[in-house]
Amino acid sequence: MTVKSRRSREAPPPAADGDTEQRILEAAHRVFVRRGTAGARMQEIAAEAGVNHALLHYYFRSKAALARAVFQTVARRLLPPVMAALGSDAPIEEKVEQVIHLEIDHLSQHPFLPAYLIGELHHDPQRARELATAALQADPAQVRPRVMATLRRQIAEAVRAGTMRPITPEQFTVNLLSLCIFPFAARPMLTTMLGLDQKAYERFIAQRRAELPAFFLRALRP
Amino acid sequence: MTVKSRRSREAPPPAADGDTEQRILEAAHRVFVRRGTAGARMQEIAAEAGVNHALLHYYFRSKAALARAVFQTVARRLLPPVMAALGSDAPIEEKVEQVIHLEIDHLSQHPFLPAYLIGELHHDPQRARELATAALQADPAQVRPRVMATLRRQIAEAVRAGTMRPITPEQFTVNLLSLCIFPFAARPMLTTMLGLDQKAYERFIAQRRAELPAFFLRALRP
DNA sequence: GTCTATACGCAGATAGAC
DNA sequence: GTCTATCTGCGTATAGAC
Repeated sequence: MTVKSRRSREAPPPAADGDTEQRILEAAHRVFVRRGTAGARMQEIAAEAGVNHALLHYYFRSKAALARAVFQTVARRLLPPVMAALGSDAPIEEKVEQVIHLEIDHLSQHPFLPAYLIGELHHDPQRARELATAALQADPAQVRPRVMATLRRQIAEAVRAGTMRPITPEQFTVNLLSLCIFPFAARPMLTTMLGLDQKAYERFIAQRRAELPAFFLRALRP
Repeated sequence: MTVKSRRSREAPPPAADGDTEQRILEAAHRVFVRRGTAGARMQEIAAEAGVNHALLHYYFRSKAALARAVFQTVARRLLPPVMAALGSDAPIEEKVEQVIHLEIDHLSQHPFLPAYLIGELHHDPQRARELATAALQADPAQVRPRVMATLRRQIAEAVRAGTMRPITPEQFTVNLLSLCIFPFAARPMLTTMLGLDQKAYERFIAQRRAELPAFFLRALRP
């Protein structure tokens, strides 16, 4: 955290209705995700948090700092679990199902995070660096190589055993994440193109959760 | 087009260096795609077009109108070709390869469009309606059902022939588009997570273009 | 810590000369 | 058609009272 909360240096708050700083952060989360950093307004965040907008600057120095805090929170919640699941020592066939269910369940609860992340990363290259520190929070540049090495080894073993075609761990990972994340990131586009209403979209995702593991594993077969 | 250019009602332009309206539109395209509608500045567009920023309001009424024009252009360039390819009468195995190559080649030349589209659609629900009119420009609500019906029929035939597993045309389409588009939309995220520089990313995409058709077709096998 | 009031700059938009 | 000059409102940020 580059932006240190001032409250943490002071006496405990009047203990009204939940930590004010936390309320601001949660409201900021909702507004930034909804509008994007450029489209968000500090006033809207203040209103959503039920506090005066001057307080946003008291707890966080600026809009940019608040946006950074929100982005980091989102990145930290989204990436490490996937990296952990991808890098686990479970058999690769099981891992595929685990990752798919983990991702789809997680994104079903936070359906707007992928589009928010993609938009932020696209419009502000600086965010990529912040993403790296969030994703690799354990030890900065060792998580990723370890995960890739594990996948590479598991794939090589399966290939030797004749149960899988050769594929690089990078293509493997991107294929898996594409199939899980894109339907959420591009939801408005897909529902328009396919003519799905909300209920139909939810059924579509449920069906996907059930079918995707077998679909993906078939694609890996020799 | 809701916003009619004023130039079209007047005498031909002084014929300087390419139609001014066109120069503005192209500059706007670059800036809106780069910054997003909310983050874009009319001044930056004017500078990029090499014209006075008052001219933007002369040719297009407002920033919102200009943003709409750009979005429509992008949507029209991106969606109809895919829908056409998906709905063609080519055998479905060939069609898979055609769509993949069409998409990856197209997106290689316009790598930032998916992230732009996803961001716009996410932050402004109104865009979904404009997308519909762009995607289904031929005859408003008949393209999509025809495409889906064609796919459904072809899949059913292949299933009867024993060369394919059952899959809904919706899941089929989303799987295909996910694998093609997501690597471009989430490029900054993926390059960070996988540790790819620009050259490595380009090799990654080239490899993908070659391997994806077989990968996808294997997933469809019984 | 939280409020009110206000400063300040910026961006969208228009008026009007050329 | 294209420019300069200007208006206006909004959004971030701060000052200062409580």
